[in-house]
Amino acid sequence: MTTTATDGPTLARLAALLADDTRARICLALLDGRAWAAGELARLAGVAPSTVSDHLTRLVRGGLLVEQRQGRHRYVRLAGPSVAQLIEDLAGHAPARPRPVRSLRAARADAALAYARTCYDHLAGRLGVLLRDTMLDRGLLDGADGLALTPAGLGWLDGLGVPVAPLRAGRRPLMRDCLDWTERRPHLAGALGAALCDRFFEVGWLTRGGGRAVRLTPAGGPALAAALGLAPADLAPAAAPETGGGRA
Amino acid sequence: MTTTATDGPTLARLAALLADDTRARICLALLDGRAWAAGELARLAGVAPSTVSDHLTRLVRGGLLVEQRQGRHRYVRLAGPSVAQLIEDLAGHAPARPRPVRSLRAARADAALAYARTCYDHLAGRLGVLLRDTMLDRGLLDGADGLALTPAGLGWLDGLGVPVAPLRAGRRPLMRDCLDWTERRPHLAGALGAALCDRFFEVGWLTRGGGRAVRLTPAGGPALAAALGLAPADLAPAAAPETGGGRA
DNA sequence: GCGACGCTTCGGTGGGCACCGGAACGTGCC
DNA sequence: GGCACGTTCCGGTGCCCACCGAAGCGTCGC
Repeated sequence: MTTTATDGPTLARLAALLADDTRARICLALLDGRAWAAGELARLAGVAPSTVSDHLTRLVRGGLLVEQRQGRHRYVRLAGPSVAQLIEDLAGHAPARPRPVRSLRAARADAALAYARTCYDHLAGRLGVLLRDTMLDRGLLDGADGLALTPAGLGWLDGLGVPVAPLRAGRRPLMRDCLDWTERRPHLAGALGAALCDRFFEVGWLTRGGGRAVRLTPAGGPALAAALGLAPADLAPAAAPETGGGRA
Repeated sequence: MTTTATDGPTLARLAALLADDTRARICLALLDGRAWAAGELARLAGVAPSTVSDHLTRLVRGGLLVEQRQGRHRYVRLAGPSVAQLIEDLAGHAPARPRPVRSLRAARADAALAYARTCYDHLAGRLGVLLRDTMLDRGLLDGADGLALTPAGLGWLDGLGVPVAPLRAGRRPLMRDCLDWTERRPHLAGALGAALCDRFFEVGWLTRGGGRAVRLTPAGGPALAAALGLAPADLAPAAAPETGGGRA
């Protein structure tokens, strides 16, 4: 007979994978859900390629990452949504530190990230929280006893071109609250959260900024506002100075 | 490019708290939701009291534990349900490696733990998973779109002496799926999960075994089975796996 | 083919930290 | 008051591991 009770050393070994500055930086970068090459991660983390190579091997062996060799590149990504959730949960428990502003450029990047970003495969940041809140307000979701989809919500999703039936098929929960580590309030995760985010990109309402940051497109802002029954101004990035040309 | 809001070092420092064998053992022990004295934890972990004292200071300062001084004792417990959830989630991601059976005594303890235990403040193990499954089967819960309480469920809880209204008041979610690390399937957590567990102890259906383990009392077995509309045998601890379990 | 590039392997080095024992401090008990 | 006990502070020791540079290997581009 065998048992699977998790003992101290086992737990410690797993936690140790995230207990290093460089590995933590790598995992946070991978939260965008995309595959990164080893060299990119080395540059991002500011360490030698050989160091990153070692880290990636450990993270893959530990089950947090999966790799995909392609020619002379080694691409890695998070092993799945549950790993992303785990890292987000950890980040949510980290002490909320006062933010030292290092530069205007850094402040802009932080503001963009706080406004909207992907959290592995769904939408996070102020926009992500607003989406969940509004869906609750409009009666598309019912939050009285856990998250439940209302008939109105079903129709709303259908109108957006997001069929729900296939989402129920998989093992993944349809909806899940994911604690947003900038807002400290939940946004919508799970299969539906991912599908909605996908769809917004597909119809061109959202576009990727640098890294995990996400922006509403000129057409997407009013369209999303209309879909949610909000004024376009309600979706405005709060105090974000939108400089003219910056469409890089 | 700049680092994100929760940066690498911050995440790493938090993870490092759990990345030590002794601290991990301590946290797993505290998953029973009770307060432990420093000396007890030292004996449990097999290290000197001075070592544990150091660890506790770090865990408390890191926000994972809270302490309560009482005379010459220093009691610590997990800082809250979210910390318990975090540790359980981590344990759920640990590689499921079969552990060799060390002794008959250890095997018995493992079996008891796998059958029923507390997961911080709610019920876990085979019994916890069975409880959630049966509540779904009997239509007490609706799991189609997230976990939702049905009218039938409301009445059932009322009959058990578990009033739901007060549970809705708090900030804590009423229901939440918590991945069981022995069953690898969800059991019922959240305010309701805790209240049910409390009630089962209160009416004497459950009693604490050693540590986190929990046992059905002679009266509790039939009573719980009846409440769930099951045969008493369905709750038997040594449920023989029908197929597929059989890797010796 | 050749060179550039991305990645890996391998010693070596340095820093961080888990651990201990012993002394000191406070508390509870007699 | 005196003693036992639980805990804490402190210095010291040893281990683990993140990091690097250099060399080696496979891949891509010309």
